[in-house]
Amino acid sequence: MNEMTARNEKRTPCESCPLRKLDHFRAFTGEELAFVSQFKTGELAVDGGATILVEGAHSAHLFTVLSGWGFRYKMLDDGRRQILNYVMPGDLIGLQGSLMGEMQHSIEALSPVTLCVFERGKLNRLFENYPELAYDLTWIAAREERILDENLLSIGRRSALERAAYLIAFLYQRAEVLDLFSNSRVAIPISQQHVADTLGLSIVHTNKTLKKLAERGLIRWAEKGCNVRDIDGLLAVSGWEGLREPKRPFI
Amino acid sequence: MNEMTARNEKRTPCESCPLRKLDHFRAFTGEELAFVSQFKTGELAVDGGATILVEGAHSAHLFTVLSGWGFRYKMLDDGRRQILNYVMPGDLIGLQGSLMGEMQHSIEALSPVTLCVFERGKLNRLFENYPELAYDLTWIAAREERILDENLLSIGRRSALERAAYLIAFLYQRAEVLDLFSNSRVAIPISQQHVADTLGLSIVHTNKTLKKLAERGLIRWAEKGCNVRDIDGLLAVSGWEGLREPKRPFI
DNA sequence: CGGCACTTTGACTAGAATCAAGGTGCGTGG
DNA sequence: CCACGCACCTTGATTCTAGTCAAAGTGCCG
Repeated sequence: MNEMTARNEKRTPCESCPLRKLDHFRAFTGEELAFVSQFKTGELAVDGGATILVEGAHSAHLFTVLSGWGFRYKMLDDGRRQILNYVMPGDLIGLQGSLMGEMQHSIEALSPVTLCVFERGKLNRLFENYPELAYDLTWIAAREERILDENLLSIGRRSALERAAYLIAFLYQRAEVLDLFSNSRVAIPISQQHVADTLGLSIVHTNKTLKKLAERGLIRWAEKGCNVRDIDGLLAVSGWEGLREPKRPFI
Repeated sequence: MNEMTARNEKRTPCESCPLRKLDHFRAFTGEELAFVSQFKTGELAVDGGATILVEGAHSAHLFTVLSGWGFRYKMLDDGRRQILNYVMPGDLIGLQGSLMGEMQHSIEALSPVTLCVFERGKLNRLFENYPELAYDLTWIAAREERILDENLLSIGRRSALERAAYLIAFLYQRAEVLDLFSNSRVAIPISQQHVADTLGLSIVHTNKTLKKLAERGLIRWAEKGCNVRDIDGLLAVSGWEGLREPKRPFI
């Protein structure tokens, strides 16, 4: 578990943020953009495998993922790990910690990740002067809640096969709307251990379950990652209706 | 599943809200109180077993629980049900639906419940004019997220016995700070079916698991509910450190 | 070439689901 | 007042899903 690497000062100006171009995200007014731009205090680049935020810490920062994949997790004392959700470009991380003091989960990078850094202390100003952004923040928290609801349903009530299909379909659809698969066929950068720790299964059983999905031609496990061959098939197996997300805000 | 009962017009004025007296909640300024008071458009009383909000609905309302217990859940097409969280006095419900349109979970009353009714349309005014309350709303959403994180950890990684102990300790502690057990020894008003649907277990296995907790003298199942005999014992079995919540806001 | 991280497979075990009954307490209507 | 239905809890037997153990295969890097 390597540490964060250098703070990268050649920052991407918010005005030309590549994420803003995706029509998956809601547009900002000029004023809001100006605020966000000065709310952002820097950029951070971390390696794959690095810990971005750690349980128990009182971080002075709040981040938005600019590029790369990561995951949020909690651990029990004896080492059992539960992955709670994944983070992708446009996702805000550390809000829980910023509002309530202590982080109660950790976040780790799955691939090299670039983060926009925000000062927690400036959050008040956001609430005071930018009601639209405050609304967005609440919206973002409610979205996370929704995702967790669905995950809970999945782990609590779906069978191993359904769960696995759900997870992969979920990750695929989230990445899809971010255009993460457009240039070159990119795989979902997770190991079977990650899948196991997300689904609440052992790694052996996870392997056998994924094999079934592969045999049905729905996925292919290759070069340390998962390729989706048939998203509709995955959705059918999982019994999930898919992500139905409107344009969303991001900070 | 009976429907909502009459709208009760003899409303509890926010100024003399009994919940506000609990020192578990953060105090309001007079101005905030005045806003909340006019944000509240009525009161609603529902019977135990009634559905308060239903998945798929576009509710024009937002509620705060004034008294009683309920739970949030999702169902799969074939009837499998997962309980996501419980609601108790002071909890805000329907925020997800208010912000994002459609409800993606249902809420059902466990006991007779009284609700303060708020108009979703007035939410904008809250964000525009009461940054402190907007902050509180985000805080509340982040709190729910935390609870879901812990639940996910529990269902994904804890054993049946640990899970059951965790759930009961969790409900007990939440109710405790609300003074719900002060007068007369009140039980947690859930059936074993609810426990099963929360833990992701079958009802038979849940019964056997709860029996073990009872044999150890940690709980007693009686008159359609659960009595906690030894909260520290439950916490020890679950491996959970307990609720560590600062004073929280409520709307 | 050896080590390491990750995947794969088979054999065995354990934990949880399912099946099947029966028990308890309560409210309702004959 | 009793009988019946109903909702909920309890228990034992059986089945099956998922966990554990053990070992070996693959690809990559130093």
